[in-house]
Amino acid sequence: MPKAALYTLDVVALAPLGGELAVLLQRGAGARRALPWGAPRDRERLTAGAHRVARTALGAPPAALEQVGAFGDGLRHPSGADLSVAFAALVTAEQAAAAEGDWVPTGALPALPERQRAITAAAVEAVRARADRAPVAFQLLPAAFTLSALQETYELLLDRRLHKASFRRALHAARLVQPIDEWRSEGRGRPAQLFRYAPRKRRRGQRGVRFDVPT
Amino acid sequence: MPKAALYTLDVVALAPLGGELAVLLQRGAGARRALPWGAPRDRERLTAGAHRVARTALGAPPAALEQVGAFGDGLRHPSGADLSVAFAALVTAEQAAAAEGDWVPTGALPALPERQRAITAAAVEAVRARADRAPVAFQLLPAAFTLSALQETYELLLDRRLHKASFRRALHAARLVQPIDEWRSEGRGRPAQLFRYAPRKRRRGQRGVRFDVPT
DNA sequence: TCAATAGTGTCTGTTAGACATTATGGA
DNA sequence: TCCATAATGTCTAACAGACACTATTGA
Repeated sequence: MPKAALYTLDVVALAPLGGELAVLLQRGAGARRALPWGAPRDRERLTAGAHRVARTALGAPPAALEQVGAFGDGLRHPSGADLSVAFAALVTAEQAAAAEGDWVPTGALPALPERQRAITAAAVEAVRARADRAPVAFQLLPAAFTLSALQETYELLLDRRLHKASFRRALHAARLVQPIDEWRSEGRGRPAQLFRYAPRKRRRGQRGVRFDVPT
Repeated sequence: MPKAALYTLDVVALAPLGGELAVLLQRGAGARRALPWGAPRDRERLTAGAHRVARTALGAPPAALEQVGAFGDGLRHPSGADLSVAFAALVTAEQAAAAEGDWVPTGALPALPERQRAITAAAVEAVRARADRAPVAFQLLPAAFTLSALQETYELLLDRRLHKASFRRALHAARLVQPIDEWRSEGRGRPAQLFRYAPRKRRRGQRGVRFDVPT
């Protein structure tokens, strides 16, 4: 008799699609949809297992993979295991097309197994919280991108509108991107220059404290 | 024969002591010191188990307990289990005295089991990262505190000096604290008014984007 | 009295956001 | 040509940090 799995590895794959963050869902048992998940293999390491599950679901390695945490607390999971370790996988819109399953906007999620609902919420929250301190936005974009696309990605992650001139000023000051000698025309209007992610100097001197405590 | 533990619950208890963040270490096997940890009980939930381990180590419930993540990846752990779920427990200096074990400054940690070293670093990092978006500082302080003590706590968490007048201005604007009708004299100098944590209105209108990406 | 800490008012340089303007392509 | 988008300069209000000053206690 095979040993029951100790825990599962659950992957919340996120991609910027249609101006929203979308999650990859697969068909689970019955008609119900579920996050991609799998059991760790014997002696397989945590991160390695998560990469494997993500790669299988996406058809290619994600641009980034970060652990969200362990989930259990009695919430139901399709596996029956009482522990799941959740990972957020970041995927570009281009890569998203290659995945098997449906990309569903985070704002319009269908019914999921209890634990996976909690996992999804936590993953989205974790990614959003890291947006301003890790290059999350760049991992949701192809190597070459316009500044408008970058700003839209930040707006999607931070869930608020940003001011164009201010955004570019701050971006310039942070020395995060470099222009490449290429332009892209999207329908009408002046073509936009393409940029690539190329962080240069550590930005010292964070000014002030921002108390941002939920009441 | 007892079933081997699936995973362990490891607790990184943090307290502000001597102007530094200190971690609670206990005597492990041999002379080696280790984080408090335990195995989950049968059918015990994740958070409940972590609370139990923390309470046992501290002699009282911590002011806050948050999950840091799951750790494994082949790093050694005293239990032999290949997975540990880590929690950060926040404790006031007063509560810290009641704990069994040594409080060691995070800057001067002794040799720990590999996995626990990774867990400790991640827990400290997680708590620091949340300092400006969750009331972490208040959970390291007693219910009534001086603004100087609050500022010192923030400085300890953010690991940088803050400007007194600016700190108080921002604190006032955030409406996080309320003065109570009590003063405390610490040695010489004018006695400081005591305050309590009493967040009132959601602080809307986060200005700007702060790109803070490690190069 | 001096020393030490609390608490606050004012000034100044920096920066975010508003607004306007130019640039450059497609329809 | 008109319209849409890119990109940037200028102005202003908000804010962080410096500094100075008063307040209030213990030594």
